[in-house]
Amino acid sequence: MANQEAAGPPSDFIRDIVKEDLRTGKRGGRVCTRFPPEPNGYLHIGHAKSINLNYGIAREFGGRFNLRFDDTNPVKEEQEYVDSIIDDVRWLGADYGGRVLFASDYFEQMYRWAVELVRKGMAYVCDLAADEVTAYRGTLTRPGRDSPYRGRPVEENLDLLERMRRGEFPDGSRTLRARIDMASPNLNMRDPVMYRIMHAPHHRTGGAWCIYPTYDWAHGLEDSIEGITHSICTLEFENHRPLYDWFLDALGIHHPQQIEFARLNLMYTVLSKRRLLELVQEGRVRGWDDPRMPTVSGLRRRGYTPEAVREFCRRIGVAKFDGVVDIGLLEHCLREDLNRRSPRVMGVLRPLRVVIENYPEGRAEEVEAVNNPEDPSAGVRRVPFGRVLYIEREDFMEEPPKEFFRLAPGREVRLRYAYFIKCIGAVKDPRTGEPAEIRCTYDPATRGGDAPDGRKVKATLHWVSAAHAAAAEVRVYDHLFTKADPDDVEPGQDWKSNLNPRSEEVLTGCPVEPGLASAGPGSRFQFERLGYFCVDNDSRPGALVFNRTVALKDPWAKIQKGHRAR
RNA sequence: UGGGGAUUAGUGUAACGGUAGCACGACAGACUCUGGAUCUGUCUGUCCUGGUUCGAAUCCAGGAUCCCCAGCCA
Repeated sequence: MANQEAAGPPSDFIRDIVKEDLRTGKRGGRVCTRFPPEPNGYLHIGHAKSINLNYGIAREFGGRFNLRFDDTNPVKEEQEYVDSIIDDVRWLGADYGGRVLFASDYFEQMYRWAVELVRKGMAYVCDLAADEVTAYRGTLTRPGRDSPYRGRPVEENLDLLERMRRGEFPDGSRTLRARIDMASPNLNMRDPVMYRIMHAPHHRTGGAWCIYPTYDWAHGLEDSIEGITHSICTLEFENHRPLYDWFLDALGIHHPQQIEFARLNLMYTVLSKRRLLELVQEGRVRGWDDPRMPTVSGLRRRGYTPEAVREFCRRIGVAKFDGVVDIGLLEHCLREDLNRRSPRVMGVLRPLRVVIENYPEGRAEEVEAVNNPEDPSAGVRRVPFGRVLYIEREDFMEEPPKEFFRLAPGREVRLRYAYFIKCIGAVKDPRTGEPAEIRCTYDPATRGGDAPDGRKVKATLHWVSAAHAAAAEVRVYDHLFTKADPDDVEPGQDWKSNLNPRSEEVLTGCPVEPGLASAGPGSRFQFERLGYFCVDNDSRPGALVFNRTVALKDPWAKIQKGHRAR
């Protein structure tokens, strides 16, 4: 079976490059990668792909992996995000050697290099306002024009840059720009801004700076300082690579190789920090860690395991094709992992009362249940049984179609680990006409779940003894969006119109077996025949709350869907 | 109408001039005290048109489609 050990080391075009570099000694035989998040939001599963790639490469080739915050824009960044990102990286299992690095720690060095470029005539202070810079830049099809300040003498540039740093000028009044080529077909090369004036406190450097480096200027320097060998980023930075190279070459410092790969896209959700922030800010979800969110913290709260996420990242591979991964693959990896590790229990989401008429009033007993059929070492437990039980509402049908082989009038089924019961009648709710209670008889000879006479039943139902049940709130989740592509909208609508109004359904008073009463937040279970559930952070003793992590595969649901389609 | 990238089953990803494979999925069956799991089988593919070659997903030419770029965001 495809487990991580047997699968062998992953292979992709980036690892091919690394292998080749190692073979030729191109980068000194070293491998050093990094994950460089900006602390302006929570990590999502797309970041998990990047972390796995970067950390995986470092680990496989005996290299080093850095966690570095790209904190060059103080107005968007917060300590809360730094903390959450560290938690998430750790949870994902990426070993960053305990070094948490920050671009802001390199600000002084970056400034010295900027002065060096000015001295070389490769950068200048420009007094153009933001909109003027835009106008001078030209368009995709027309070249730009040189800034009137482009020819400023070196001494004047040096003086102005120094004064920019000292805080003599207001926000936006000047920038430091690289002198490259205003006619370049690559807009990034048209004298890009290196420093902008922002009188804003930084979450780490406080008020020490009022000029901050832009991404293009800073990123390669950060990589260079850390001795990164392979600077792996997403496709949208492909156009920036010439600039990345230009700065490093201009300075003549260690020059990592930038390699771009396709970011992850997933069906039925959005993976953009901007959009996720919007959902959080507008209260569309319970927060960044809402179990419906594709954030790492959301997945964690939902009950995902880091192993499942890692296996998913391994299976989707790494390439340059900008595609969309079927969320079913993520769910498959989840089930695969949860199946082998989750203890089984019984819980009923939508209870239907069952009275066993020939079971002695007031009697109670315990039946023995297997904790995990996939793992004999998990042992067994005892589950209380009684005269009055709850079964799942959908496990009974008054007039069943042929394919339905659960409980129905006159039909016999097995209660898991307990007895065969036969339905002898249903009491209807006079108001709704729906069955309110089922009357059954049981066969005492079938205790444990097998009939001595060898007769078979077609179904086994889960159940909970009414007298012993603990009550729980259960939150059942569905995809965040109703469409695989949330951007597939009617004219005039936006992606949020595809938000799934039923992405969360809260069920209360769900009977679960009593052993669950003491389960703490984060513990995971399989509710037999239903799915995998975990105890939510909101759970309290006496007020249990479960999240449905993912449902079990459900052929019956598929059959029903087929019926409805017809 | 500039530049940069991409295109292999429904989805993702291999094949590096030599039998188009894997995974998810779908479908069918076996098994089953979870309609779960497990097992077996089946299904669908090289963007198009030419060319080179004994042989092309792979090399060449032309075309199509999609993505990215005009932040003092990253």
